[in-house]
Amino acid sequence: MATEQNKLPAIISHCKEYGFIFPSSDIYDGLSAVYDYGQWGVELKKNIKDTWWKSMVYMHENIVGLDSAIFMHPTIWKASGHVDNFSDPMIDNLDSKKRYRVDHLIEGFAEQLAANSEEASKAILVSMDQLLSNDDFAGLKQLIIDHKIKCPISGTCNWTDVRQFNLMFSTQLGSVADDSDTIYLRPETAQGIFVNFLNVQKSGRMKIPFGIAQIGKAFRNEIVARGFIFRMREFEQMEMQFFVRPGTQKEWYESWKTTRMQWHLDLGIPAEKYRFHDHVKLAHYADAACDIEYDFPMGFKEVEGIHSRTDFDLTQHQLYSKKKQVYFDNDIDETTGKPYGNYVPYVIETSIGLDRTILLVLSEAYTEEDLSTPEKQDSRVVLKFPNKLAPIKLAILPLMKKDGLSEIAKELMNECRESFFCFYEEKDSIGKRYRRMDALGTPFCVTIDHQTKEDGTVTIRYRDSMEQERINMSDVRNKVMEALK
RNA sequence: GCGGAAGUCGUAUAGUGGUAAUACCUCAGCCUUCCAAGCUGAUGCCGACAGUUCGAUUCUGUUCUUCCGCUCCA
Repeated sequence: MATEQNKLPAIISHCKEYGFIFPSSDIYDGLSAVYDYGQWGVELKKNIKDTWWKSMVYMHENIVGLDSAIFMHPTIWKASGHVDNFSDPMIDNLDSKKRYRVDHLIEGFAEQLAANSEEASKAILVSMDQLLSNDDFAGLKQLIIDHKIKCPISGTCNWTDVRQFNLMFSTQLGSVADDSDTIYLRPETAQGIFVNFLNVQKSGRMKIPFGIAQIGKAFRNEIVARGFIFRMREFEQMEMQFFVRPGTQKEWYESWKTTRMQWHLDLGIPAEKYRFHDHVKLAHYADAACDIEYDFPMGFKEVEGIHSRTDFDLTQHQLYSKKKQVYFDNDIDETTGKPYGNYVPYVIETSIGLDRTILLVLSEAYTEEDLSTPEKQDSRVVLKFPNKLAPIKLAILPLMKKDGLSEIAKELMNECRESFFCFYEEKDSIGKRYRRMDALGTPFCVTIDHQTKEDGTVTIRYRDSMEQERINMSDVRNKVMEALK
């Protein structure tokens, strides 16, 4: 039996054995923190995407979709701050083995110093900023040594050299390798939305407030990528950027917090498995930010971020592209009696990690049940997915592979396969086939037996309760369809 | 990246200086038929590369990968 401690390894094994998730490049010993989705994993992933897309795009008249390219103009990442802010110089203390961001370390020291001397404190920060903007790593180390800045843990000044870790993957566009051809694989999908803001707004005749939703891959060269599919170097995001009138961002931020949490709860996951975590230290672009955290097998971790990004991104792109990123608001401002006029919209971002959501759903669904009776030991592993997320919706099982039962089963198969994903199986005992479907999380199994030939009824068996009932074969399709709503 | 632990069929585990075992899974067949573990048979593993050795899966080194911590994030 898997305990909370070894639940994650149990899930990882189960995912591999039953075709959900394989390590990437498995026959070559894998590739660190990269995974492939197998035949059932890809269905699960698709179903989660569909659920999100439907809730965002289909259910909101003022939200539309987008699929922007992974390659983008390199200046976009200068404008967004990724070139400067996501390439932080780091330093390690050799005694405590702790790693620090150089700016955090020096800022912390300056803060302490400020208690005695405001001036000395400011002086350090000024020289730090200068060194940082010149990428002078040797100078930064010298600054740390000159001021005898110690590691808070070990209390020593035994430092490594300052090194840089760039979170963005770079590659070359075009056949001639040249600095000017260096482009990045996007570290977030958001910028693709921002640079298409006016395209979508104008061509879609969108009126503020409105949103643009996008699902796509993003890439981050994490220093430490760990935790199965929780933190991968290549991952998929489901993002929605919601453009609002300046001054209304607070209420929209709150509103999207509620809406997004409700989406999670609508998956049937209990509220106590979730919590909000408000950011105290805000990113350079935000005026409010929080995470939705889920209680993973390894503890509460972030699944989704909701950020009030202000007008930072559009203003930056306006600056770097020299193209106005403004919206003309015809609505009447009651205080002036005139239209609101031109402004750069504020943005509320909801950004959920698709792979993390998959791990969330798997963690919630994975169940080991002890079915032992005094006569017999018995257990099963069952994935209790919400019906709409299950890779296979219906298994169609002839009780025996003779007496024409297979033919009837295939008729039913053909009737249902257009409406939802079905799985046909005639091998092994019926009990074994039920259990195999439990392991894949199939919510419904239908068995065709001799009685079917007489009165057209079949047995439908429910995954979670293991209960069975007799229904008309002609009702099967509708019954499953009903359960998928 | 640093520290600690570990890599044996698809999964989970044995074991040995003379190239390997068990269970489940999978496959072929038999039997049975509404909840896995009945019978017969089959496929499939010592992460990789070096070194020591007559001989290495076992000892040593390197490397790769994974797990547990530290930092960043979706």
